[in-house]
Amino acid sequence: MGRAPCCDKAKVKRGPWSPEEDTTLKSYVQRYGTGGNWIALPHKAGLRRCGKSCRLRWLNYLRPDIRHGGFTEEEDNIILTLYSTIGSRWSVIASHMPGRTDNDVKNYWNTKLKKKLFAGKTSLSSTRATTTTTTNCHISTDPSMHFTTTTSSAFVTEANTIYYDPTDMNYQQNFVPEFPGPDPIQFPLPRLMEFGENGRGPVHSNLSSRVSSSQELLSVSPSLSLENMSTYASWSGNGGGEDDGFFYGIGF
DNA sequence: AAACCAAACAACCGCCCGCAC
DNA sequence: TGTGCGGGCGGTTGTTTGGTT
Repeated sequence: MGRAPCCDKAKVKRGPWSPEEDTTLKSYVQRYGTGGNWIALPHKAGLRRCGKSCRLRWLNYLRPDIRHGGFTEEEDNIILTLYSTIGSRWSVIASHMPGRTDNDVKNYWNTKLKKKLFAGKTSLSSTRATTTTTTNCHISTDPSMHFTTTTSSAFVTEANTIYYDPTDMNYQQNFVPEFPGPDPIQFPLPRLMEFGENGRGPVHSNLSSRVSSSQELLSVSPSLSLENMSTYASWSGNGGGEDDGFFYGIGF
């Protein structure tokens, strides 16, 4: 079935935004706000653009507090840490970095950070998706398992199982996992899809800039540092192994 | 100087979800 | 309760830019 498109593609302008359009949109939003209706906004503002396009342009480029480029090492670490815990939820990751947009973070990851991560890799494990293997320690986002301690949302049970709230930055600050052993940290990519039969499946090397993150199987080490992330672990599972939440196994 | 290639960035596509009716 | 609409999001593609040959 599918749903009707949000706008008539034949009647709206597409492609790069002109400075005039930027000015129009920016001045309109700053003067009148979005009115909670992006679909109607371009018409009111006198723009021949799709409402979604206007929203994207404003959020990713025209907002006054936007920062572009120049990611700091601290931001690198934030991205890496969050990516390793919650996956490609760019909006969540971006929300932890003022002035950054999900699109920016996503692009930065796809073009730079990912390569940085893989640079110097010695044992990139890039295989077809497999189910998660048993480990001694689990990190779960399953809300039913959620606990909060006084210092962090992460905790360790008697069975060496860590549960945490991925949205809790205290976790990020207070729980700095250091795993002495070589056992892999494993976390399935959310909504990881089956692939490989269409000729566009994962390859073992030569990650091109167009390799989809959803197709890629990543190896990272438990220590979550940039240098060490590249050593162990892999995306695994099909996104539905444990439940809809993510399932992270960290070996002690 | 031109051609080619890869990286970086901007923008679009389509799906999902929440909400109003 | 069902349906449609709009917002939000992640994935993908198109375009531009810079470097190399």
